Amino acid sequence: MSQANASTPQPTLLLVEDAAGVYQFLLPALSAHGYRVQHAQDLAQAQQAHGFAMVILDLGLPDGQGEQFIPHVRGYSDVPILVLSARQDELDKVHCLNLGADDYLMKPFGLPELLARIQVALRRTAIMQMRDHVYQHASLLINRATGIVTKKGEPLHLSPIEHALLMLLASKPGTIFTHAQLLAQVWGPDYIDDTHYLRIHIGRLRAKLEDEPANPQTLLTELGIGYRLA
Amino acid sequence: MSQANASTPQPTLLLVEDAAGVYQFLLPALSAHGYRVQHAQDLAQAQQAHGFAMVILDLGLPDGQGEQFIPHVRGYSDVPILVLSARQDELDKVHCLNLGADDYLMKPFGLPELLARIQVALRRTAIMQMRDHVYQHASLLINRATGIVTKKGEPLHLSPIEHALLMLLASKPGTIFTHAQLLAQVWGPDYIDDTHYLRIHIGRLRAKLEDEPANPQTLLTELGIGYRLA
DNA sequence: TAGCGGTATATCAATCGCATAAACAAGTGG
DNA sequence: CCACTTGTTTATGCGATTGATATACCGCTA
Repeated sequence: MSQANASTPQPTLLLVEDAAGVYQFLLPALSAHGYRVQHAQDLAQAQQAHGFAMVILDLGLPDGQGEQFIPHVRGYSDVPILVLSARQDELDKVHCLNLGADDYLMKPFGLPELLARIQVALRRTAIMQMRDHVYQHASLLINRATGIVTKKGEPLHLSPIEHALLMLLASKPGTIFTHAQLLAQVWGPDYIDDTHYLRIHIGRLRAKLEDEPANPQTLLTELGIGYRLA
Repeated sequence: MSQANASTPQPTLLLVEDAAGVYQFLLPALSAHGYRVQHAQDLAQAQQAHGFAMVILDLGLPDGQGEQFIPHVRGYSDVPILVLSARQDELDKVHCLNLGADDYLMKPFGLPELLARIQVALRRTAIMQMRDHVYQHASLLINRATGIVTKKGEPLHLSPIEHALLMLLASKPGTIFTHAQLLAQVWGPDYIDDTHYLRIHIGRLRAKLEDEPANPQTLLTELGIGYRLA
C-alpha cells in the first residue's frame, strides 16, 4: 500500500518520546513514509500540542506519567492512541487499553509493524468519519457533508423540499421519523397535520432514488408512524 | 470496566477457530464475560455467518486460508477483525493488517489482553454507545432510539398500536404497567376500561415477538394487574 | 366435575392510512 | 412571453389495521 499520495496529504502524528535513541530513529522514518510529525519530549510539551490526527505515546517517561496522557487526551478527543512500551507486563497493556488507548506495541518492534498499525488506526478513524458523513444503501449514496446524492454513480437532482426531506432522514438512518417531525422540520411547525404533502414528496423521492418505486427498499413506510431510511 | 450487565446486552462476536483446544477455552471465557459468540470451525461456516459485531480470526486454518477471510469480510463490512496467530513472522502481521485487519495478537496471549483488545475494537466502532437504547430478551431486540424491533436479526413489522404498546413497555422493562396505564397512554384517557382492546393487541404482539405465543417468555401477564416485559 | 373470573384466540367487516395519478397554480430562466 | 420545473390540491383504489363478537382457555374453588 502506498504511504503517500500527492492529492491526499497525510495527517500529523504526535510522537511523545523522550528517549533520543528512539526518536532519532522514528522521526526520519515516519517522515520518509509521508507523515508529518509533532514531537514532544515530555508530558508538558505533549499537552500543549494540537492539530494531530493520532498519538504515538512511549511509556518510557519517568514515573509512569505517560499513562496519564491517555485520559488527558480522551478528555477532549477520540484520536487514536498507540502506546509503545518496553514493559512486558500484560496488566500494563490491559490498563492502558482500558484507559482509552487503541493499541499497544511492545519493544522491540519492527518499523513495518509500527507503520502497519499506524495505518490501521488512521484507516479506522477515516472509516468512522466517512460513516458520519456518508450514507449508502444499494447503489444510492448520500454525502451529508456536501449534500450530494448519487445513484449508480450518477448525481441525482433533487428539489429543495426533496433534498431537505432526504437529508433529515439521512441524518439518522434507520431511525423512524414521525410524520409530525418531518413536516415540522421541512415545512414548518404549522404544517404538522398536512400529511398529504409528505406522501406526495416521499413518492417523488422514491421515483428518483428507488429501483422499483412501487416496491421501496430504501425509503420505507412505517405505517401509521412515519418514514425511515433502510 | 464491567464486562457484562444483565440489562445491557453485549454484541455478538464471530469466532473463527478450528483448534478444539483453543475454542473450548475461548467460548466459555467469552460467554462468561457477557459476549454472545458465533463459532465457525472453517471458512465455509464463517462465510455463512451474519449479524456479528466483530470477528476474531485464528490463522491456524490450513493453507493460510484464514487470511482470505479478511478481504472477504471487508468486501461488505467494516466490522473490526482481530487476528490470532501462532506465527512469529512480522511480515505476516503487516500483511494481515494491510489486508484490513484491525489488530493482530500473537500466541501465547493472556485472556485479559484479548478481552481488552476486544473492548478497544468495539469501543472504536461505537457499538457500545447503542447499549443504553437497546432492550434485549432472547432473540428479540428493541432499539428505543430508532424504534426498530428485530427478532433473530429480522426486522419485525408492527402496527402503530402494537408499536406504541411495545415502546411503552420497553421504556421500563420489568416494570408492571397496569391495564389503565397502558390504555390511557396508547388509546387515550377515555379508554381505561376497555381492557379487551389490550388483550387483543397484546395477543397480536406476542404472535409476532414470542417464540411460542401460547407460552410467553418476554411479554408477561400480571394477572389482574397488567403486563410487563421480562 | 362444574362453575367462575380473568385471560387468550379466531374471524370478519368497517375503517383508516397510503400510494398514485392527474390537474392546477406558482415560480424561474431563457 | 413561453417552456420548464416545482409546489399544492383533489380524487380514487387498495391493503393494512382495527375493534366487535364469539369462542376457547386456564387456574382455582366448591
